[in-house]
Amino acid sequence: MEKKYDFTKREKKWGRFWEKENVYKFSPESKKDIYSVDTPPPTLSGKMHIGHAFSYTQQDIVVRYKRMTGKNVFYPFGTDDNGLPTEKLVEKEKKVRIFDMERKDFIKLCQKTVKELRPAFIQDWKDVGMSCDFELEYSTITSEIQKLSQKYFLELYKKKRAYKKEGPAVWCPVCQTAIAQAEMEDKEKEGVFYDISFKTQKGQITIATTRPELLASCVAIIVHPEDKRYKKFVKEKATVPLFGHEVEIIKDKEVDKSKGTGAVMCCTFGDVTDIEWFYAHNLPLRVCVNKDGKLNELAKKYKGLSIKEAKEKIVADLKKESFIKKEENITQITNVHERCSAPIEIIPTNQWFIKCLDLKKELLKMGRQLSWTPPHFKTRYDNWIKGLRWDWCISRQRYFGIPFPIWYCKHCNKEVAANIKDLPVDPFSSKPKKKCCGKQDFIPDKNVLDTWATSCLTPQIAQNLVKNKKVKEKLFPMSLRPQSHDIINFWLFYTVLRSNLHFKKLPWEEVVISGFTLDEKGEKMSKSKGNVVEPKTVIEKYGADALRYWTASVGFGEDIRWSEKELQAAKRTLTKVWNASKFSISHLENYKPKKSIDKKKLEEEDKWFLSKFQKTLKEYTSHFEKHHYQKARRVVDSFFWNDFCGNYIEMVKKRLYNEERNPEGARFATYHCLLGIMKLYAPFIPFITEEIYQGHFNKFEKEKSIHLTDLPKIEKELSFPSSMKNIEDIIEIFTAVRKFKSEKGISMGKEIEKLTIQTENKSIAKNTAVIKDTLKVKEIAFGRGDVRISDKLFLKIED
RNA sequence: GGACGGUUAGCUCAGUUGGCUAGAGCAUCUCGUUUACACCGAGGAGGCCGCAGGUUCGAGUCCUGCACCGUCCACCA
Repeated sequence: MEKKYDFTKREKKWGRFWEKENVYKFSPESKKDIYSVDTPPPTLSGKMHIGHAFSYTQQDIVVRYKRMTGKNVFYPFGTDDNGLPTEKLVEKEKKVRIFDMERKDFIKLCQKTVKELRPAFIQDWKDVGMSCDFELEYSTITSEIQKLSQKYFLELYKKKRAYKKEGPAVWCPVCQTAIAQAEMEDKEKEGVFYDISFKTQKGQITIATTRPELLASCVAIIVHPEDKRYKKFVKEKATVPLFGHEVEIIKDKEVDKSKGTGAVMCCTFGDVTDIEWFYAHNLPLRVCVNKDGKLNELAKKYKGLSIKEAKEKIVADLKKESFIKKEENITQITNVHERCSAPIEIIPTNQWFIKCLDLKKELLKMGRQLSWTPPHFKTRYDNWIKGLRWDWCISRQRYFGIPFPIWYCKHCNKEVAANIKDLPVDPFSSKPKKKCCGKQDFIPDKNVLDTWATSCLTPQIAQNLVKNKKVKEKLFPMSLRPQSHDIINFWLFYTVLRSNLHFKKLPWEEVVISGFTLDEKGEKMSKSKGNVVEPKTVIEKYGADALRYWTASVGFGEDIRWSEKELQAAKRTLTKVWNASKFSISHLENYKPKKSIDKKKLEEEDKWFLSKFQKTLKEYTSHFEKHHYQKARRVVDSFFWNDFCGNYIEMVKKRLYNEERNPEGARFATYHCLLGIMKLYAPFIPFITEEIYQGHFNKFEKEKSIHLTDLPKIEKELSFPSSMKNIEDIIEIFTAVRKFKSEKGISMGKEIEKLTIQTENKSIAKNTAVIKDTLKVKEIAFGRGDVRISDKLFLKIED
């Protein structure tokens, strides 16, 4: 074994080895229990983010553990590369703008870009040591998946679960598409709160608004029913300044009397409450904002202006005519689109929805049946469902996505759906087989499906990667869904919803939720803040194993803080693993491992060490079974560093060098436990453990990779409780003597003339050899000690 | 406004069903190098366990209230 471990070279080597040897390949013919993982398909972007490295490593650790407990692991890998996020990526990468291009050209460019970027992007996942079967691979824009997604859409369409409706929808004027409730985000903005007076028969009424540009859309003024100031105005008509149309003054208890002037104008549509009032009071529709965010003819002379320009002009004109009574600068919170940060508008459009509000009870029940790690994230799921107000809007007015397999008859406007056997279908380039109104004149549905409407089908997509029917059936429901908490409201919720609608089943047995990566200051890492650390840089500097080791220091659901120091510590552990293995193996070269050993050949320290390993194994397993991998890692750390390196090696060194006192027993315990430690570490640091396994152990073990071996089994015959106690008492003596040396400034290597031990534990007298070896003591005696170590132990040390 | 999580050594965090004289790693200080490892070893110093009450023989751990930090949801006229 080389003196220094060159992680860059070795990690590349083993990465290639795993791929070439198909180490992580799913075997449909295997008789083992299947453990199936609904791997999150990352949204295709230039490169992997550190948050990805963090959360994917955590799930990979769990999966690797499962593999080593004898499960037949089904762990596919896909990328999500259609829809808005991909369009945004292409616009940025290729420096184009979607609305400047023809639909088909833009789609072509998207396809080309995806093809270019995808391999390098996936490589990042391989480099971090993911143990997916990369041959079980999918991309959410392929025709196969289009077919699958369209098929499930049609299923809902036929059940009338998917429906098209004209109505106010949340709209992003920059992306020019409808978006779903979950895609909105809060953002603080500076704004101005204007008091604007309206004329009525009974005098002036003053409303407060931050959006004077929507005056043209004003359809009512609303006051609180118990507001004395405005009682006399109720049911009166008010004239809208600048635009002159009349609106009614009505009452509604949703109005906050203390806000602004206590009177509010209702526009179609300024915000979400306007929608409620619009329906509740049966108000007329007056839409003055177009889909591109510009005002229309209803805005009269302001037509064609953007919202921002219109606001300036309208405010100026209102001031000129003294309609503005007061203005106040405020910081307000506005809803913006999470993908582009543009303030959203509410515009009535024709959109496709999936009806889900009637399923709240069932969905809550499914949440209860699912096993959550950590458990408290279930509450977030519950809260989201309880707070749902709209059906899921699944249509987007974009180009690069999965089209709706729907046409409309040019003559009667009737919807015509594609046949399932003809899928996938692009309604732009094909036509329905049947006729309508005696002709085949159709126009395509121009919408594409929301990306989530496809990505929430990952269990079905994954299942479809396997051809064997029997095996396929075993893959659903899946065992595990790993994901981060920020998309509980999207991906997790939608997957449960679809699974309910199509199969009436939970999609998985359990879900594990990972947290975020924070920078040194504890702030969330994000591209916009510019505080991101790139996994590639970390891997180059410290190696993937170190990165993984670090990510395993916190558990599921917990955020992790970036710290260079922690990475250095991780690397130190890896060096220690390397050095300890190298040393141990150098003494095992001529040793042929045995399954069992004659107990007479075991010294007390061997028995202690083997017992301690049994204990470690037990704790490790129990932590992992609860998905507490971070605790499992700590258990191994402690066993490896303290018991193995700190004590055991020191105790048996002399035996190994000089072939005395049952060297056979020391070799047995060393081989057994070192291989054991490597296995226990393997899920965390797969590269270096593989290197060490291949450097020695594979000569005797039958599996071609450590990752295909089973974890050691608990063996009662290797547990010796009395030896545990005896060596622990002896270690107490070690500590005391080391302290004595340290205080006197004596080097640890210097010999001690005589050590007198006063103890109640009579077994220690039988094990003086190990004390002599470890502490370099010439003579050991039993009698009165003059230094009190504890109630039961006194020592006399003569140097 | 509602919900969830957090608050323990200078920093990052462990602390199972109440038994703690509160631990680990990093940082710091002292001492020690040549048959694994200075990317090392040994040892020391360092804590009103967020605050205030309560239950108990006994509270870091259980209960109540509060404060601060983080996250999600709602409000956002």
